[in-house]
Amino acid sequence: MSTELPKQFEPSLAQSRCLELWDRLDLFKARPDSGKPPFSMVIPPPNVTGALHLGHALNNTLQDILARQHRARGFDVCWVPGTDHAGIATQAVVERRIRELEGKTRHDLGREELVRRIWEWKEQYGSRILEQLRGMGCSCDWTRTRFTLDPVCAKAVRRTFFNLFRDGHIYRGKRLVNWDTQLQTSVADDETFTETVKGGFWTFRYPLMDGGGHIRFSTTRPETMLGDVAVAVHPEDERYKAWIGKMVRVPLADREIPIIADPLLVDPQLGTGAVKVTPAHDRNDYACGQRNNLPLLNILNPDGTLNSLCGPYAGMERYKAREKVVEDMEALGFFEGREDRDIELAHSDRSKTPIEPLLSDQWFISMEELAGKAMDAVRDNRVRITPARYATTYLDWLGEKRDWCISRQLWWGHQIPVWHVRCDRERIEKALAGREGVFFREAAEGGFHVCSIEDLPADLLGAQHPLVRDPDVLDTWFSSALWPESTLGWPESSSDLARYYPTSVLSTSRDIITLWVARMVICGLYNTGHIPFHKVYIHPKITDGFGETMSKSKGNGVDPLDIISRYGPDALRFQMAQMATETQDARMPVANVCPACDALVPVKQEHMYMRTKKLACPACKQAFRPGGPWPGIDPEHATARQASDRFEQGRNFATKVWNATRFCLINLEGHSPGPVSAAELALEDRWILSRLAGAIAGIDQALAQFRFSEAIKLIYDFTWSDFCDWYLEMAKGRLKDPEARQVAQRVLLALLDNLARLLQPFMPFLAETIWQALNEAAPVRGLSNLRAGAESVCIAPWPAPDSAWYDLGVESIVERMQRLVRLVRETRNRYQIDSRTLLALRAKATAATASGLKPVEPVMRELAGLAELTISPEVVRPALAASAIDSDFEAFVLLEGIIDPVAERQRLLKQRQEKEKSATGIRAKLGNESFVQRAPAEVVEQQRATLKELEEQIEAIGLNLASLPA
RNA sequence: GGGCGCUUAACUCAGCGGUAGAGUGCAUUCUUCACACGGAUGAAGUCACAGGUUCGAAUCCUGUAGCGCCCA
Repeated sequence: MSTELPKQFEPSLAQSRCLELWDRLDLFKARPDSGKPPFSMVIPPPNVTGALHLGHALNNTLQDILARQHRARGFDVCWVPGTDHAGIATQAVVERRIRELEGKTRHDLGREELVRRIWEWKEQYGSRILEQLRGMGCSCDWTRTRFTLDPVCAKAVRRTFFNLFRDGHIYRGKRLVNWDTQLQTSVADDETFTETVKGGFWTFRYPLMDGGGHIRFSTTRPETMLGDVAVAVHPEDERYKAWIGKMVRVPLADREIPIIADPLLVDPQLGTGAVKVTPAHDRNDYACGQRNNLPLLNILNPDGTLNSLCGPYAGMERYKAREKVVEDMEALGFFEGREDRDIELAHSDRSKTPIEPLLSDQWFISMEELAGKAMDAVRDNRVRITPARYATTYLDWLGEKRDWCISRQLWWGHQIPVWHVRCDRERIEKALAGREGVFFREAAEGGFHVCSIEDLPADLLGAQHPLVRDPDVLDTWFSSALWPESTLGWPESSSDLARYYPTSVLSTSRDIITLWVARMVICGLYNTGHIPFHKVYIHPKITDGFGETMSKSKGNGVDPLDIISRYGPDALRFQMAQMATETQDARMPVANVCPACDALVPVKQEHMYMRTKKLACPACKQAFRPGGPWPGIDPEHATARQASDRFEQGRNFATKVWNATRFCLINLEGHSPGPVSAAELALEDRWILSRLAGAIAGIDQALAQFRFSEAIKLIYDFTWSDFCDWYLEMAKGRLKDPEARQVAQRVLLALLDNLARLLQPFMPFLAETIWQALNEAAPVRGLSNLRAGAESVCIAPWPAPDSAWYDLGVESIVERMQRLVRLVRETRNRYQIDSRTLLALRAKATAATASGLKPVEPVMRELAGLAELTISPEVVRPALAASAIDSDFEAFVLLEGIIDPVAERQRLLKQRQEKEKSATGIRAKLGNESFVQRAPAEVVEQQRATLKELEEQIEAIGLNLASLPA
């Protein structure tokens, strides 16, 4: 029976077929009652409105490799997928849409309606990214898919918040936040970007109250003058020493403020050496204010206009106010000048408008007690971070014990379960007495804060004392921080929680070690008393060819969806695994794909940030627009997609494996299943099994240590170099020999069976397609123990090498054979001898070496194209021959009639020179007394042996040189 | 300012105490029946620089330079 496969592996066909098969067989569901040991992971929840990017492709490929390998090893794998509601990101997307389509703001719609609209959006697009992950082959238990706003997650959020509030870990306080005046919310530091903008640097002066002159200072934000509470100078600055403690007048506010000394805020070398201090609107000034007990004057409304404190400027937009302030100061004679200056200004990622530092009331979690416990978990290795150096990042950050600001002025998210009420203590105590899940505490602004697990009715304390719920929502990271336990059912004590928590591994990127990993440990410990995961794996970050992070705004990114459609999901995964080394960054040069001819045109730095509007394709000369954040389409030039030729290796590898399978199936004519005994194995069979055993052991070890790159390399090298280049070539002869054919077929099938199972975690679509082909062509296969192939390779057992397969003796025999074959090939190539012309090889070797090689002599004749082959101690140097000498052989390829004595002489001289060089080095080493005395005896011995061999080889080369015709 | 990482063949990266490896690219060659997304062969590297430790350093330590990331 022979089954002919199509000539090329078709990734998209394989993808759809496999996904359908895996769905049908329902393979990825966790089986809590399977009796198998559990292996659990939670997916780092991607932004629900997002699309697949390379970071997802990398992280989820690696997790899937772990999941699939563990499943094959007999674990009950529970990999929980899900998405994050991504507070501001999602709200901003929907708000922008509504603004563009309907010209309305969120305030026009109202809270309830906006939230409804966002849910609508979520229902429409929320599954996109999970579908994309599924398309990559991720073997998640899709029935467990969670969303951070799901009722179960909400329950966990409520319970956690309540407990933290009750235990006194949550407090309300003031903080300088990054205020987005357009979206009217604070945004986290990581939601901002800095951009250089053209601005000004104004110099003004304030008059001293005692009439003793003026103090000069400069600023980039004149309007903040209205919130000034001091002018700071350096305590050592001779110019101002005498003025410290004096009062100056802020002309526009008609306020008196002191001159203070602050060595941290002021650099006397810069500008005038005096700095105005606005603690409510600048981070450095805020710190200065704290140090010097200065008051805080907030001058801004949430929409970026100036507030009622600013007198005539109240209601004015901040930049308008800036102009007016300068104007007025000039009119009063306090303006000294302005110069242009480039300013590094923080902008909101979401609205792209400049951030305004603003002081506001926020909810915080105190880290004092919680951080310490989370640090201990890593210090005592209950949580192991790989690579280990990232433990420092984690510990350093937690060590600062900076309180976590958890409130966001948004409508999309978990609303803070705190109600404010003004009444007396007696009333509230009476109203809440005996009520479960409610806790209250006095509020700083008067009245009480009531925290409750269940929503509270506004009239709980009577109509005169309405409960007003805090309008803010929780930081998205708050719900993410509960992800391991909330997805498994906490706070209910479910059997899932007992079985799968703590999870086995958490894989993520280093930039959220602090934002997410540390907070999961904190919350996991606080909620359950146990760590949330045993191991944390931090994967590298993929940058473009210049080491810059990929981003849409730069136009230097590779879209994984383009890669999948161009090279297939397996090629994407192959490359992701290969890039997962222990380094911090891995570079991937990016290219524009010419829309006209599909050629890859490398992205250069001058193409980024829309700096280049059109490019000519070097291949087809057509013009196109390079990829980037272009606002619209270009009517004249098509915009290029982006890709990288790095993915070719994976695609080529898939094709190679595919064709090896094809070869095997083409040669199945007459195959019948049956066991193969050790005695029946040919020497090359024993060799490939030994190599396979080595590869499997290496892969196991590599994966256990998260060395994905090493694992994929081992598979690649074994498959391509050992299996395809040598083993298949050696098997060809036997497949033509009726006597040997059956064993060869059976071994070949067993090898492919193993290979498919090895490939499964890395390139599952390829592996499954091969597996199905094998199932069809040879349903029962194996060596000593025959077995029917599992329905899917995903549930086939992970290869386990038989210890009897290891045979280093056989490996060294084949290695010698390979050297001899290469010598003949090299000679053939050097003399441009046609591959059909058979040659003669004579090799002088010990009797043992010669007899070891006897079984592979027929194979050697095939591989090297030999008519004559003699390996024996009796071989004598032929007159005209190319020669090579090493520790095992003195080998000659007969070249009567074709030899070029001049070229051959040159080659031998070069060879001898190299050997002389090595020998000289070793002689120097051995001549060094301290080496002989201090180096380990076996090293010295080995060097002596090497030297002896080299000397013999040098002598032999000399003889060969002498034998060449002049 | 503090921390982390990187600097090895033209490019992207492995190696991480016993004198260098892969993929791509390059050169020569081969469309003979698994595969040209292929086979065969070859050329190509004072392992950033300077010190130190060691019998021995690409590999460990210190410093310098350049690049990148994170935190303030």
